[in-house]
Parts: sequence; C-alpha cells; structure tokens
Amino acid sequence: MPELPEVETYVQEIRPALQGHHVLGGRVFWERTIAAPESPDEFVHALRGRRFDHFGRRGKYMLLGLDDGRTLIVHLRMTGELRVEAEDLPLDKHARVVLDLDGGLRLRFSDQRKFGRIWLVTDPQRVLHKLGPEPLGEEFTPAQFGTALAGRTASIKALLLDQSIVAGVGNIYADEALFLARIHPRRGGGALSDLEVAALRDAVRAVLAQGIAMRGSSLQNYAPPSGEKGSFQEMHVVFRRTGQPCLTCGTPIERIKLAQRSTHFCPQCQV
DNA sequence: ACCACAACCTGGCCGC
DNA sequence: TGCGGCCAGGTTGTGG
Repeated sequence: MPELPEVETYVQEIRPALQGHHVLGGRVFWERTIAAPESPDEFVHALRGRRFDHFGRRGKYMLLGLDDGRTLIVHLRMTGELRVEAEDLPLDKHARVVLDLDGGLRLRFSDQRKFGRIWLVTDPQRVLHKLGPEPLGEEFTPAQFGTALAGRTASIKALLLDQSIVAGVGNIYADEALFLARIHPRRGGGALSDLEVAALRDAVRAVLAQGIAMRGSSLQNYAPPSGEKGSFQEMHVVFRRTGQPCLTCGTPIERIKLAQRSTHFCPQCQV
C-alpha cells in the first residue's frame, strides 16, 4: 500500500541486499503479476543469468536495473511485498513470483490482493511515460503545477491522486498536504489561486520529504524489507483521525468520500 | 479531454 | 457461526 516515501525506503533497503546477485531461475505462481513480457516463461528465461546492478525509483515504481541494460520494474500497489531472504524458508500463501539468487538467497514477491505488477523491459519509459514530474525534483514548480491544474473541475484531492499530474502522491500524503496548505479537498483543482497552488506544491514536497526522513508510514501489516517499520504515521495530522480534534483548532476531523477514497480534513482550517 | 465509477482481488472487522 | 456490508496507503478501463 505504499506511496512515494514508502517506495523510496523500499529501494534504499533492498539495494544492499540485492546488488551484485545473479538470478539462477524463477517461478511465477500468479501469471497476471507479470505485466511484461507476454509470458511468464519468457520472463523467467530473460532473467536467468542476469545480475542486479543499479537501482532507482520513479513515482511509486521501483526500478531494479540488470547488467544487460534491462530493468525489472515493480509496483506494489495495495499489498505487494518484496523480500530478499534465505531460499529454504517456507513460502507464504501469497507468494506470486520468486526469483532464485546465488548465495542461497531468493527474491520473493508476495501480494495478498494480486494488484501488484512486475515488468521486465528494455526501455522503462514504456511503463513510466504517463507519469507527471517527480514531486521532489526541480521540474515540479508552482508554474508547472498550476498549468497542470488549470481548467480542471475535478476535486483537488482527486487530482493529487492522478499520477500524470504529479507522481508518487497517494491517499495519506494527499490528505496531509491539503491540511498543511489549508485547502479543502473538495475544491476544484482549477479554482485554486496562484498562492494556493504554490502553498500546495510546497506542502506536497514537505510531507513527502518528512515521510522519507521517517522511513514512511507503517499501518496495518506494512513494513519495508528490513522489517523495521517507519514512523511517519505518528505525524499524521488528519489521516485516519476521524472524529479526533484538529491539532490546530480542536474541531473534530471529518471523513468524506472523494475519488472513491476516504478523505480526512478539518472543516474549520481547510477552506 | 475530462470526469465519475466499476473492476481488479483478498481478508479483517462490525452488526445482526 | 454465518452472512452481508464496509473498510483497506492503487491503477485501469468504460461510458457519459
């Protein structure tokens, strides 16, 4: 269920565990997990003998680079989990793809809800081309953000979740950023003033940066590869605080549904 | 082009 | 205990 800070933490932690290891073989237990190439056989065949040697992230996508120039792209969606572990551990019932590695290790992708996807591609752009700018990068400017929101009538909450506008924001960080910028989540995206657009852009960057610094939010069963949970959930000001007092004004936090997602906000502070 | 919503899936929890 | 309904940090496809 991770968003940008959780995926960033994932990449940071899986890199030292995976770097330099070769793929000896693999098994696919749920075919639809493999989004490219066409068949699981082709996927496993293309990976055999390859070595992991560079790592990255784009939005909520993990990029695991191989020594032949190809990239293994992993999206955890809601319940995906990636682990490097000893090959003799019993497999859990949600294991979807397993790659056998040298050194008695394996890379295991488990996913209770089966929404997660893995691509093996030559050109990552084939998967990533629709994504908007990296929110912590230089191209995510107030002017660029304003242009992306101009004329849009959908709620600003829905637009923050749209990965083509800005990449990596999900339900937690959208709600937290809107509170920080004091903007009501139901406002139309195109109706925000230049000042509000700039404040929201700054708020998105602030909550994501703090999320990364705290190694993400750990709710329910989520934990990064090390198993050491992040702590940003302790900093949530509105997310899943329905009925609890706003930390700024004491008004009970409300929950509504927007873009089919639970949305939490302070009806007093956010206008 | 944009917008809202069903669909993709499993499992936990709550009320009856 | 069982059943229906709702909830879950995401994305894609469809119809208007």
